Amino acid sequence: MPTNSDRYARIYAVVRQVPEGRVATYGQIAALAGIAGHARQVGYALHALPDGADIPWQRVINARGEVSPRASGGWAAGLQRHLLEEEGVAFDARGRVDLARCRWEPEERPRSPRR
DNA sequence: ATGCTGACTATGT
DNA sequence: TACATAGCCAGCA
Repeated sequence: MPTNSDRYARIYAVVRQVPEGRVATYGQIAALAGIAGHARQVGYALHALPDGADIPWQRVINARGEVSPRASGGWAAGLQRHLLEEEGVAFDARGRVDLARCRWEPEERPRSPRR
């Protein structure tokens, strides 16, 4: 049984798999981490991330395809968008990403022979 | 222990 | 498309 600490580890492990130039939603990360339906905990886990963590946290956005506004201090949101743009993720005039195009599509094949 | 908060999502209007 | 509600659950006072 996964403990609460393991959940964070799982979340981070999944986020680490998101390739450059791609984004994933909180719900997506949650599902892949084995805690489907607990998207909020994903956001919480990322919030607790220390500076310099080897995690591409900027690639995790909400289901609307937009960078989630922080409750306190918005500097991180601006940085997130900046980092994504440098990776090649395009934002439209409303500051949203085209999920249909930039969404990361993980290949779930835990043991299936590659192709 | 209880209650509130929050980097969310799905559904209804 | 945008706003309002409800459901969700870990962390913290």
